[in-house]
Amino acid sequence: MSQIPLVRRSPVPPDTCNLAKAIDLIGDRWTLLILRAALYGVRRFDDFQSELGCPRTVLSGRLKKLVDAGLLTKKSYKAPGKRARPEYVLSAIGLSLRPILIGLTQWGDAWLGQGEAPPISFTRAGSKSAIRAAFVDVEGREVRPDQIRPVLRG
Amino acid sequence: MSQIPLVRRSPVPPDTCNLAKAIDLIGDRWTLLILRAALYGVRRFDDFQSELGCPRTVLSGRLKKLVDAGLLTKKSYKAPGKRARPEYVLSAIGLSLRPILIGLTQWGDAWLGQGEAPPISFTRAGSKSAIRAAFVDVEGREVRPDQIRPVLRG
DNA sequence: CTGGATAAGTTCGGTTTTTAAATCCAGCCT
DNA sequence: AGGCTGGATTTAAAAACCGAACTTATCCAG
Repeated sequence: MSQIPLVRRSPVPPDTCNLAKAIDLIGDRWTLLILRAALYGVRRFDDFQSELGCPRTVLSGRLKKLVDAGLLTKKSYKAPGKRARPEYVLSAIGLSLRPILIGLTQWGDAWLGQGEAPPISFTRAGSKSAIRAAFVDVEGREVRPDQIRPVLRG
Repeated sequence: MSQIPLVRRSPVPPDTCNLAKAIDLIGDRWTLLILRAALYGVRRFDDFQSELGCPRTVLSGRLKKLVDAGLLTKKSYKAPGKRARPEYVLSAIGLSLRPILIGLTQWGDAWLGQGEAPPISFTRAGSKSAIRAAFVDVEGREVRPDQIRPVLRG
């Protein structure tokens, strides 16, 4: 139960913090659900739409925003006998959100799952035991939460 | 450039997925910023308000939601010579979001920081080298992103 | 060549949320 | 008592959201 000491203000004001920028960009319901679907392999407008059940107008705007920000790349696919259509593929930037969304999935499994077995879990390739989100040092060794220290200014 | 294979639907529909539940709960701009501040040690209504600059009515509603969900605990503090007031302290559930928010901070540093040095970073206590969010197996050893495999049904 | 099917968006109203500002409220202080 | 202060609620305007219908462009069948 390591308490965080009381402060009146966070050490980094929200407008210079990159977390705040990230929240601005992807911190809304639909955008996160779009990224979730994209990480599972969804790429097409109508597939996103029927997966999310959101208004097409909202989807259209969000996809545009994600493409502008470079998380998604708009390419073109052509099913044989069909006309070419755009598809939205994750870029390296978007792909690098995967650990975060998996971490959030596991957080949800742990606290929001009402005791049910999680519908999806994650393992290392070729292994059966589950992996989890955590911190590691430069050598890839785990750092426990109470060992973490923030350092200001670079 | 490991491509994710195309699918028309994600393997776990959003309404049974705990990620979707998590997004429902904390996936909006203000809630995430509240949690950010709370993780830095902010606890009081007016401190949250002046930190975020959000409408008090929204803050009030969001705090209530987070308390109901068990991420925050409403306690009471009393400065000497002042009346008792509530403070909003992170519970174990809320605290366990820390890796995710730090991960998102670092994602923002990497992609949204425009080449500037990050204003805040994190180290292991007593060390100077940075830590980062990652995945570990049961033994606490890092699992690289391309080694991660989803497994359905528990 | 014409008509139908299909996927990707856009347009258009009406409804719900946000926002910002003013107001209320309770308790400790002098 | 009366002011002060930290929270919370009310209100009206602005913004975002929603669903359904509509547009556009291409391919295919007849």
